[in-house]
Amino acid sequence: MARKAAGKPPEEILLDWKREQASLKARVVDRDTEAWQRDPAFSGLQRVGGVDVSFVKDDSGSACASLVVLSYPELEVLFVDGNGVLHHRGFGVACHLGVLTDLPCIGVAKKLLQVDGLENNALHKEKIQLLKAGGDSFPLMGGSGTVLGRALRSHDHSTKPLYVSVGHKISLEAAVRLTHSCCKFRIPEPVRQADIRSRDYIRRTQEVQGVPAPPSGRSKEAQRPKACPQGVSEEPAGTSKGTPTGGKACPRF
DNA sequence: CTCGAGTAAAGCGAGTACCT
DNA sequence: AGGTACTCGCTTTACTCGAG
Repeated sequence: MARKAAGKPPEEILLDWKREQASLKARVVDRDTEAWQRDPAFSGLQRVGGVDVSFVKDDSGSACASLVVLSYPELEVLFVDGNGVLHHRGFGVACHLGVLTDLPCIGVAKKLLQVDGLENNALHKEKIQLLKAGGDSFPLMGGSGTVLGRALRSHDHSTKPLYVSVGHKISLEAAVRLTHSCCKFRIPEPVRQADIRSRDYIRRTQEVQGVPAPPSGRSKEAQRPKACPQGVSEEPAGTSKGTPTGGKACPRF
């Protein structure tokens, strides 16, 4: 998780990142800014991006940031594997990328980040049980009384919800609707493709470098390409040395 | 200040379902 | 029927906090 910064001790790097987070946080926009976001069918939206960061084993200073751009059946928006305002400092990776790119950004997490009083307790599990069909969701109200995100059942056949939060320039309501509309499986297709491709890139890179690749029994190389958003335009950003939250040297868009 | 316990998140792999 | 891909739960790892 650490950036190989020029001779700086890790604590100082961490402080730098926190300062950067605090300054960028003021620039987060948590309302709809595009016309397509207010359209029930998202018409006008043409491209959906998915971002995922995979880390290289035995090399804490390197990571592979993967950006996948899918054409949307009818904006330009980024799905990020991680949280937006649902974060310890209210500024997760989705906010960070959104502010830096000035694109509408949605944070999609697979597990509940237990912040501001949010807990994966019995009550929470009970609410999950009440999500009967794909598209059903409930608000994630923090102890401070603010709604930090929504738990969304993304798929009829999935029992575990996704945790959707505002990253930048989109309302929570539109973020949840769009996330659901991009889910062929539990994970939104752009994020799923970014995850698959970043892992694959690291695996291939390690093979080239002579590092024995892990057993590829579960290789996701040739996964079903029949995702609802069509036309995958892969953009393997390659290994980049940067802040995990998309700092100055982060993914090249 | 150091060490250990507790907690949360990420990674891995088994089981299962679907497709050819 | 065999291969491929997805979900979910267990394990591992990292981090935080409190006690000595």
